[in-house]
Amino acid sequence: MPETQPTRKRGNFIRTIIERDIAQGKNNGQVVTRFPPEPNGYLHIGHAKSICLNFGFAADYNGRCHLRFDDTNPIKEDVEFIEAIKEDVRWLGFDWGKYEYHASDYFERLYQYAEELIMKGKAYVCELGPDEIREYRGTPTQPGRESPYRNRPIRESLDLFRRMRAGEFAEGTRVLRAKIDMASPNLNMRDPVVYRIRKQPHPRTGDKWCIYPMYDFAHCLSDAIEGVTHSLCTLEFEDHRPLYDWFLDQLDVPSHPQQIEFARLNISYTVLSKRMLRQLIDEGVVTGWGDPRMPTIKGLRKRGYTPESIRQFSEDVGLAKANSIVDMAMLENAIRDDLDPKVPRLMCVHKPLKVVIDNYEESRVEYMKAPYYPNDPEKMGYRQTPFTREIFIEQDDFMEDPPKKFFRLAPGREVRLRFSYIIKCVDVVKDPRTGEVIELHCTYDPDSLGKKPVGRKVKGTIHWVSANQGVPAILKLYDRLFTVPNPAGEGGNFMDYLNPSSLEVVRNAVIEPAIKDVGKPGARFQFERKGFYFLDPEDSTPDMFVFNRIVSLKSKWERIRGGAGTAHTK
RNA sequence: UGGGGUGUGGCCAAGUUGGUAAGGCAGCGGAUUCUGGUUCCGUGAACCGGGGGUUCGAAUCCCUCCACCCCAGCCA
Repeated sequence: MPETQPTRKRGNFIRTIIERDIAQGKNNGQVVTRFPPEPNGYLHIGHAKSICLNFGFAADYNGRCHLRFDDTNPIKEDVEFIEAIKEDVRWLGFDWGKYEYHASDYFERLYQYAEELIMKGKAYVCELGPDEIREYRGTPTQPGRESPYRNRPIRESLDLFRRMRAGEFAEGTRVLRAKIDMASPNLNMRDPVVYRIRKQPHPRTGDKWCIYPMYDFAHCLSDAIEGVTHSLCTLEFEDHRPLYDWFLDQLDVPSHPQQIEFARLNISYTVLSKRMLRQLIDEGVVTGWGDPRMPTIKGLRKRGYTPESIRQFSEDVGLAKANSIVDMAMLENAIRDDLDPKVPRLMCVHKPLKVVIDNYEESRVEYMKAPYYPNDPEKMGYRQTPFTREIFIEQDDFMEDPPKKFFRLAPGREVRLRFSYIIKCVDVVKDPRTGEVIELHCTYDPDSLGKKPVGRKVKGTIHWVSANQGVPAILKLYDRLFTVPNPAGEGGNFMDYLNPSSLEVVRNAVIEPAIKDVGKPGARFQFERKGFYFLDPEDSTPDMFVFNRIVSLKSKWERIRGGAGTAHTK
């Protein structure tokens, strides 16, 4: 899958380890990774990074990457998520081929391993209740106490474990525990639970099982069974590595993968924890996992982000073990960078202000030849955009009393109309009651088409759309979800920092008529001087175009006038 | 106060055997531009967490201190 690989690659500690392993002939020089989601929710961009990493390393070193669902806890998981996850991984551009696995496929084998552990005297059935187990576990500074069942005969544990499987006991009355060290400074080693009773049907195995393995047991063994060589996970599992290795050391396993931990991704002005994302949904802040403001893969896709941009972003942010918060600007840069050279331009007036060109004949129409991609006109060809006596310009492009560096339209001033004439504002019509500017009268310079004006310089160029030939559209202007860089670490509730204007719906936008030719559902455009937009294939209807703003263009002007707190300001 | 980690310019992050600090993003200049976009040049005072030490020489080795993150689910 060479086309899915970002162009820029750099060194990182995991790449170093992998290359060293290959050089030393470890694992016969093979590289096998895996992406192991738990099907209990939707994937977000943090998972995307992990996906890119795992599939990326596999591709780089001619190995393979497995997609394995870590479905060991039936009370939290649902098949609904399995399809969604597969769709997201596929959309990102990765193909796991035949290597799709489910931890639940290994249940029988895992069970056998558990019996092996018991028979080796390395595990026992414990009859302490949940509260007692916690109490016996001790604290970080105090060692735990051994369970009274810890030294029961192997035969007894084996018998009990088999009866657990047979369903003879109620939930919470018994668990299988590894016999390690109740005094270990690493709490994970204080006789961790290996199997628990859950009288709950499993999405994939139905009611075949009523005992389910814990993550620590299932994960390392699944990796070993599959021949994974490098098992990448996030930092919080660092403490679990001794346990990961312990299980594999005790049992007769086909391989012993190496667990390597890296810091999870964080991005400013958003949150990336399942719990918080769920809360945003539950409290109605967003419409669901696929809301275009969500940092989920589904949300980014709906917003209009491309898989390429997300892959490049993953590469750009790098890989390390230091906790960090990546600037949202980096994500925005990735999508602009990707879209800029490959998306056609169009003019779209978001908030129309009517302009009457007094000296332009009423019935006259001129078709202005405009390249879809001005940086290289022949690349995407041209469209003809109609110019008429009445046009719309952006309300923001006119100021009655402009500040210093404003070089757009103002009373008595001139501007260039993109791909058209230079006009001069000669009159301002206001609503007598509100004082609001509702119409402008201008004159055009007939000698300014396609040439520089004579005897003066016109600094500004603004976009416009014919008033009677423009096509109506609805624009959804999305912005970051939070107003502070680190809503989750600000102290207090992250919900206190919601951006009240993370979505602005513009209902009377007008686009030049060429949109009828090129406006295929799912297409992306740059609306000149505004930003990149995605023609939403789900929200659009046969008689109404609905666009999502993917990201705005960078704007020096926004900075000059002191940032209005939108996408490009901080 | 136990264990496991991490600290390189505003934000990420290279730096693998010690030789005297890549790159990206953001910012700031300027050039080009019928998008205040793009592109192109240029630019930033980095005590490499602090303090000791070893060495001709340390971000890289040793000691020590500090800060921050993770761990007491029959979650993953």
